[in-house]
Amino acid sequence: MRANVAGRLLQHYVDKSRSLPWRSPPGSPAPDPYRVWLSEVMLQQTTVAAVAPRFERFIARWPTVQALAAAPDEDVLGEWAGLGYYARARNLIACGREVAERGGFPDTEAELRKLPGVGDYTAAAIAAIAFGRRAVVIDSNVERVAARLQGLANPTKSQLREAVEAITPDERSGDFAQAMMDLGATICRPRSPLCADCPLRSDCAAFASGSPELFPKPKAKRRKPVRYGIARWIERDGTIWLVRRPSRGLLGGMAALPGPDWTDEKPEPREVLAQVRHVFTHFALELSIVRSDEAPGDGWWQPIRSLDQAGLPTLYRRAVDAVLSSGVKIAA
DNA sequence: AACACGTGGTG
DNA sequence: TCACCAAGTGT
Repeated sequence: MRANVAGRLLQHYVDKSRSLPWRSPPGSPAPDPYRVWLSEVMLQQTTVAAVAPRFERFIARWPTVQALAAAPDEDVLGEWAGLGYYARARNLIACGREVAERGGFPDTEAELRKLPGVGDYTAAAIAAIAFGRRAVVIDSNVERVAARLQGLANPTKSQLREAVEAITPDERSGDFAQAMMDLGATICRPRSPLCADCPLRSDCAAFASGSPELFPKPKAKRRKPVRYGIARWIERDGTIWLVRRPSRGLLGGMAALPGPDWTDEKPEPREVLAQVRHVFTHFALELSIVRSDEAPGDGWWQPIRSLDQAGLPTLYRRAVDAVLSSGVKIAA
């Protein structure tokens, strides 16, 4: 019985609730839209464990969207450093200012969807969780759960949408969405699903097939090429020269060590202070850090002792760590 | 419709 | 070591 699926799922979620640490339990009054928006954006392609402490820092520093909107770009980007997918932080800044300007968050999915950095998933999640609207919330967990319930190995977006729509309740669709995502994260996992613990297994075609992990079929992966880069260590009086990367593209807007564009060809061997290998989404980078006294352009002298406050993304934080722990003499 | 876009945890 | 993958969005 389809009508029962949502009820059983919600009951399971209430009993074994694993909701986000900062979110009130299922059935509570609707949470602050600002907090829902901020955490949902942070959670895009990012684990709960990684988000939790960063979310708390953001909220402590900027308790309202008005406070966030008033913050300088570099403060927000610096607070985001290490979280990855930095376009999210750039969109967060733009979105926060737009929302503060208009006096608050819109309360419908269609209006939320127009905000920068708010796509189909996030708009539906905010509408359902923060505003109690019925919305069909679809993330990769929900897709997997739906594909398995229906036994679809190669589902289309519209098949998935229809499947989720059919079981989304009119009331508490926000709790329902969180229950679906929670189920996907803890029981209906991509690999080795724990069907024995699943409240929906009696309705599940994939379980009935005996090989639930084959639904949906995993996508083919592409090889990662290696690229090469040089970063300059320009040191003076216990400081090093940092720059801000161009505001678009990879690590856009983030603080960085200066250096030329990265290349596909391995550079000629030279004396390096340190080397780091860093894996991005679609390529791996081998970055060599070389000492330099080149006359700097735009940038600033960052005290070596306070490098951790520079808001460096992980690539450059690792590069700096590699130099500082290399034993090379640094006048810090 | 593909592809760009980060990072850390896990097996 | 390494592949997989995470409460996706923008172009």
